[in-house]
Amino acid sequence: MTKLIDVARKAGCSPTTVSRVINNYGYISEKTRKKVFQAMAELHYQPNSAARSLQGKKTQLVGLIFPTVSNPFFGELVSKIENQLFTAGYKTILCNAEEKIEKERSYLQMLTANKVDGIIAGAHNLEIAEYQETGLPIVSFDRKLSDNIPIVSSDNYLGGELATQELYDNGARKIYFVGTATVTGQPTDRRLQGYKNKIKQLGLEPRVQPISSGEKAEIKEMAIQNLLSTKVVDGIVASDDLTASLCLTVAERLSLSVPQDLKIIGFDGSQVVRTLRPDLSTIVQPTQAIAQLLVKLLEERIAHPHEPLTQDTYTLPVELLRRKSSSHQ
Amino acid sequence: MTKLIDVARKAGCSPTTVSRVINNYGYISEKTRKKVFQAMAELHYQPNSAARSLQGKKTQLVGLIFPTVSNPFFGELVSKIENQLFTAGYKTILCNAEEKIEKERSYLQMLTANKVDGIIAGAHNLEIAEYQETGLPIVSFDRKLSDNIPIVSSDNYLGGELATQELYDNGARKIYFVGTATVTGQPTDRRLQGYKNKIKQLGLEPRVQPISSGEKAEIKEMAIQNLLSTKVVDGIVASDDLTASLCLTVAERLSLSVPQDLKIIGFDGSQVVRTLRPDLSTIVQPTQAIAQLLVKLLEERIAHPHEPLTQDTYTLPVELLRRKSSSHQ
DNA sequence: TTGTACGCGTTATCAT
DNA sequence: ATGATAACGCGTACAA
Repeated sequence: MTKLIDVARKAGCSPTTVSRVINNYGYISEKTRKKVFQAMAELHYQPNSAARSLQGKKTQLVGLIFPTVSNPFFGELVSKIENQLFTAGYKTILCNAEEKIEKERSYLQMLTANKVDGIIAGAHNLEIAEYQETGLPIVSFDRKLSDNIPIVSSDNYLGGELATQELYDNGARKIYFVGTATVTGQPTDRRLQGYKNKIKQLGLEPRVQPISSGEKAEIKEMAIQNLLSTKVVDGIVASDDLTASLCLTVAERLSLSVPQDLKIIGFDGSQVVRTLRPDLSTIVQPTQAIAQLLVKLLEERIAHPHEPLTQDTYTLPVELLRRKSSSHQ
Repeated sequence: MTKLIDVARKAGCSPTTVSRVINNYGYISEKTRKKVFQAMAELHYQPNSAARSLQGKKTQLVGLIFPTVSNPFFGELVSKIENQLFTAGYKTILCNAEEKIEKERSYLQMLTANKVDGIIAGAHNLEIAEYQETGLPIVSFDRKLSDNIPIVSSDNYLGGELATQELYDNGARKIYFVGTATVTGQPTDRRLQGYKNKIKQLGLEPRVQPISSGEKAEIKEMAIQNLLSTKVVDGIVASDDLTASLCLTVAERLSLSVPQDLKIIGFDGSQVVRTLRPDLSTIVQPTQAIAQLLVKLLEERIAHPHEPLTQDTYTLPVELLRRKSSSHQ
């Protein structure tokens, strides 16, 4: 591998000068600058990033901790974050934390050891303290990590309200909330809170069918089938599109007509789901805006790691996508 | 950040000894080994990976170059590869190459500069030469990169045949191939070849409706709508599930009954698609097996970079998933 | 079994 | 405007 000193020799100057050219530092004559660039090009010189970061330079590496990119929403979000990071000159280290605490912890250590410049975290299991201990710039998606870590999330509360209102407006009265219903105080719970609040406003009774997100599709389907065959249900606010899709599938199996007998609305609105389930109404999260904001905030934290946060919560607007599954008839 | 010498001081020995303990190298007495581990634990010591790799050590970093994880198939595959890599002690650098040559090239340079231990490539645009120039261990998914780079792929040819046969067996005779139909000689083209061969065997006429994969869903839909409303079609072998799903959507819009009037089969069979389109028949790629094999082969290349390949093409079996969209009635 | 000393490729400091 | 030199943290011949 060609190195700094090779370039220096070729350009007829010292390594220091070459370094100066590369880093745009100090005074260099136009003439030598040209010569150095010339030499670098001819030798296909690539700076050794290990050596650079050993000098305290940034690594241009950012760690992404998310549940899994096999989920279409996270796939889309991660893909957009990666794009933003690339534009900003960063490479992305991907961690699918799954639900495994050990994996998440192990990754956090790796990321610390690898001297990433920062972390974008969207997973949901580790203790807050472990994130703080890293001392790294962190921004979080949909998750309270610590007081000095900014959170970006969609307006989940409003989303829950919108979804419920939509079903109500189209005639549903026995409206269930189906899906992840944790009680951790995390932003995602706010979908459920929005649902509950709206239900109350409407003078209806809240009905929640919790389904743990980690389960296999078959297990989830059974729980839904049980719900739909034993209770009177004419509306379902699902905690996410995948759950909503399972509801659609089960409804069809039970010969329940959607939207006549049962109206369903999901949450997330990724492009893939819109393509694969074009009839599904849903609350759309603005993945592009989320990605942009996460990266922008992280860049700020990296530039000024010790400044106090000007704002610690960023709530982005969601949008109701009306489709057949929630329509009047 | 605590370093080797801090551990050494705490353990009352030299840095060398600590290094030996860490790398399991040379002879160390059990007693000092204990003391060193003790000290490391107390200080929360994390080796500086920049310094290590500067000594020619491995970085335990692997680059993944794929089109985009927002595609459910690649999302699932990348997720599984990342898991395999993690188990093997590697971190994953993710590159969504999209269709952008410049991005792919830029990443390749970054990966080289960052001294990743190897690359798993599943993208489809760069020149072969650029991959060879890196001098890195590489394995490829579904793509011929170079003579000394092993290729892993599903049995796309058989998949194309199976799909066609399935439609035929259930009564279709005007069977179109719809979707990506490149002519690059890459393994993915073999789906089309399998289709063509089977069509010929069956004494039917091949009919291909090419749809470039980069287009937006709306554009693709229009092409499909045009096809279905101007031609007589009773069977569609789609190049992938997303395209198949668009066909289903358009068919419904045109009041064509599936599978009565039109039978459709897709390709890929990711879990997400199975959940969202449970009626869609498809050819399932064995993502878990692909991920395992890719990582295993890469590990071998990393361990023995200069050994000639014992085998350069690995074809994994696909499976036909029969669902309603291709059934007899 | 353990320690000393040098080098990995780059950048920062101090000269010139 | 440019160069010499020390340092970053770790691994490894070589010495003890």
